[in-house]
Amino acid sequence: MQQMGDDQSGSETGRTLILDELLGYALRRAQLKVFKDFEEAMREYAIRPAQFSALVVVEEMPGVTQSELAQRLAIDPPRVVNLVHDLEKRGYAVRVRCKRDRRSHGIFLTKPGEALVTTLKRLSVESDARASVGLSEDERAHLLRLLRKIYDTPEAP
Amino acid sequence: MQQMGDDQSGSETGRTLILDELLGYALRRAQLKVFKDFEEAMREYAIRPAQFSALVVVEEMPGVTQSELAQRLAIDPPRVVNLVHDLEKRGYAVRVRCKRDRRSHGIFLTKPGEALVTTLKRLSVESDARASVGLSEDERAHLLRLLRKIYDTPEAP
DNA sequence: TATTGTTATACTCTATAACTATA
DNA sequence: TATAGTTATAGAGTATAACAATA
Repeated sequence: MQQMGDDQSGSETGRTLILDELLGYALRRAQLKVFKDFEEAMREYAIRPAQFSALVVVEEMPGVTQSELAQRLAIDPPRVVNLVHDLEKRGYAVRVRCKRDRRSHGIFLTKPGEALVTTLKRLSVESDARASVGLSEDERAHLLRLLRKIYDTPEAP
Repeated sequence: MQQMGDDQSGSETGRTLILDELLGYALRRAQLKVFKDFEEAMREYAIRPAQFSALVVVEEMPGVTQSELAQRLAIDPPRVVNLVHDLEKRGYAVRVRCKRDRRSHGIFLTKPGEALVTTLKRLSVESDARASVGLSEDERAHLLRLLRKIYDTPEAP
């Protein structure tokens, strides 16, 4: 290994000069690692990250419409259709036509859906703890705060 | 908007109780935002994030083999094939068979490849600065350090 | 005319297995 | 037999346009 690289490369540290100074690259690497554990934890319930976040939002906002859900999760409406359709097909959620505006569908969890999301939230917290085992409690809180600053800052147009 | 949600939801803050306490969710949101600007900046050169990182590594490690590149970027070997093949097809890189081990191919940048990566590195730094405009220099450095701690920590098996 | 949800589509990313050529 | 690279393939994620029902 490293036969061709050793004699010509300037780096033996496992770091490149620029990649590890870029937030985008560091964010991607960190996210890949955290998601890997998360997906592993959810595998038993066949729940993908996007489905998990949808379940959690519906639990906290019963009757949320699909367009609201799309906005809240920062995903496109067509994705929400499939997402919710699958949850409904599996008996975890139902769509109820809104009486006031019959174009809208409010989403509610079923009893099994409530039970599932309770379990999944516990698993997600455990997975998150594993992923951040190298961080102190202060560091973890600080990281969260900085990440929110990134994605809450409106982009300059 | 919010017709069905308003009267039943417990959250009016734009935050859910648990999602914003999860590193995985915050990482995904932040990464989406940073990548959006990055991809926009690279669009003119038709370079995807993975190709950019490959170019940078090859520049810093001339003659790196494809398997080394896969390991360095934490991606699977089959992805590297397409990645490098495309760069070679467009004249930015060449694959040279290694004399010592004729199974290996060392990757080198061409002159146009060197010129391209110089431009792209500048663009990437500018994009990163835009994405972290809400952060001070100290915060940005701290965030990078915390992210590296996440993805450098070996996973507990 | 505008909006909600939907369908269809296509393109990328990602992962896996299986093949080849070299060792 | 083991490894580097490759091929093929399939699944998931993502984005867009266009349509139906409703407002």
